[in-house]
Amino acid sequence: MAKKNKTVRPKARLPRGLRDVGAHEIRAMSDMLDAIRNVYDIYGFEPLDTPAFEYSDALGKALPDQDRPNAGVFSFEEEDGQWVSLRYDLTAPLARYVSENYDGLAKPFRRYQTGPVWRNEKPGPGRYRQFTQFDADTVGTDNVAADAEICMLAADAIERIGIPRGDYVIKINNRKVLDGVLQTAGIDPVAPENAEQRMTVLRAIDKLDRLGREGVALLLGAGRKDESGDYTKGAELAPEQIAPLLDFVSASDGDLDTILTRLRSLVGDSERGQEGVEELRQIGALLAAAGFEDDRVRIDPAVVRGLDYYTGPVFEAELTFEATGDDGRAVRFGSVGGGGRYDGLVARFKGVVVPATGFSIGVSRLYAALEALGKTNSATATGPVVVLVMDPEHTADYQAMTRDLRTAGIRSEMYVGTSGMKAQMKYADKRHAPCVIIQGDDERAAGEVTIKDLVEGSLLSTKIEDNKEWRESRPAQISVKRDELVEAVKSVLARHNG
RNA sequence: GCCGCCUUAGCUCAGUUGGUUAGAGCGCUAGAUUGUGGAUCUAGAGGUCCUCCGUUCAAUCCGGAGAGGCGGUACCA
Repeated sequence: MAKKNKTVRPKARLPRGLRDVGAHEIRAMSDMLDAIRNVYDIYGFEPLDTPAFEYSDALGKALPDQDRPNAGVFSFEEEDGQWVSLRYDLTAPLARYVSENYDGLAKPFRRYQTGPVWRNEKPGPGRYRQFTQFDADTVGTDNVAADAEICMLAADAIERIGIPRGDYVIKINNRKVLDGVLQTAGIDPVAPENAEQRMTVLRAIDKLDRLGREGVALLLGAGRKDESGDYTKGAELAPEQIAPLLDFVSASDGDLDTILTRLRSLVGDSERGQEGVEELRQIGALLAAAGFEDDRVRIDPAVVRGLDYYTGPVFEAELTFEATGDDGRAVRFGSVGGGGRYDGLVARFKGVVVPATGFSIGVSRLYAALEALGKTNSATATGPVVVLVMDPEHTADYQAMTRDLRTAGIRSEMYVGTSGMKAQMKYADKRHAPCVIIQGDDERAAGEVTIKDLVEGSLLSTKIEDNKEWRESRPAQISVKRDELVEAVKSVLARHNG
């Protein structure tokens, strides 16, 4: 059988890991971003925006994997042979900006920034290749007061968008403390030859909440095989080295002083470790003095963050409530943001150490959480008032009605299609129009317009089964003089917006 | 990257032991109803059965490769 000669049409589809965003989400997201922006503004941070892509080397040096510069990042070559990359976070562009404008900036420089970032990775549940972050950073001071403030800011921002206190927690740890524990275990954390092992240890600890103590122990030792048969190489630590690390990550019980005392003994005489504990103590004291107790911020040694550029305190914002997903299963949202101190990031441009600390909110995931909580506003889902075109000859009249409504600040539109009245009614219904405006020959002759309340009409329809009755009763309609249109529509709208 | 499952209409899915015309429900368009969104009845439109290669007289179905989706795992700046 000869195949029919069909025209090859392009398939309407989006590349994987990308998605379109509809009206409802745009409105809700916009409200959310406004709320966060408001908090950051109140804290004295200044807005900044940078382009979507930068020269690859300006972003790329932060890449842990130098062998494959294209892995994880979207890059393309310009005509002059230089490579540019889409930004994968907002921190690397900030480092570039600060370095480029260093002399003109008031230091410490505090800025906030939001926008999409792109990652060329395999998408997963709730993970996309384009998503939005909202960052706040303080650049140019090593004062732990800056770190403490970042934590307050993160907590306030999350509460402002509608996550109640108790449903989230900002967890704080310090890389230096972990390094101290490593040091007492006989591993020099700053020696370059141990860098890989140190990161493996960090990643293992990062998985504590998912794999438990046993799983982490395996990853710290020889390695671990998961259910799907995939094998993860471990950090090859000896059992006597693993034990103190497990004690360390499990040291989150008790109040601040208890935890600090425990950490102090775990880091032993490691100078770096003691320094880290002292930083945590100061941050904890500042937070407590500002009224941020452990219902909002807490020290948790299991928080490490995957990044290797963090040099001191690290933070993670976690949602602690469970929601029920579409499939009825409980969904934990987990981490919705994170950050920490990165004293080395600007140095790679400037050659001088410019200490910095910051926090990044993953607004896309936060939005999903809000949606699950039912906290996104759906009130704005009401559509416009629709002016029906009963007779195309009088389009100008309908346009005039629409203009009058718009002038009065009422969201409205004249039907701009070419279908008949029934289709226009269906259209208005689908748009969730609160009411439609009808002016046919009868109304025009009387100098009137008919206003049909669709919300009320829909309620009445459930009581009517006979179609003839439904059509003839013309429920929820009123007729008013043409010049009373705006006032009458206002009163209809007022009924439903109560 | 690795492992598993999946891909048939806009959506959810049947089905063909390989054979001429691939179905249902919902949705969509329209008519019954000269000007009324719901309900009811009727009709209509809509398909490269994911793609390519192979086996075959013949492939949506069998074999191989690839793409895409879902889930896990790894990575996550």
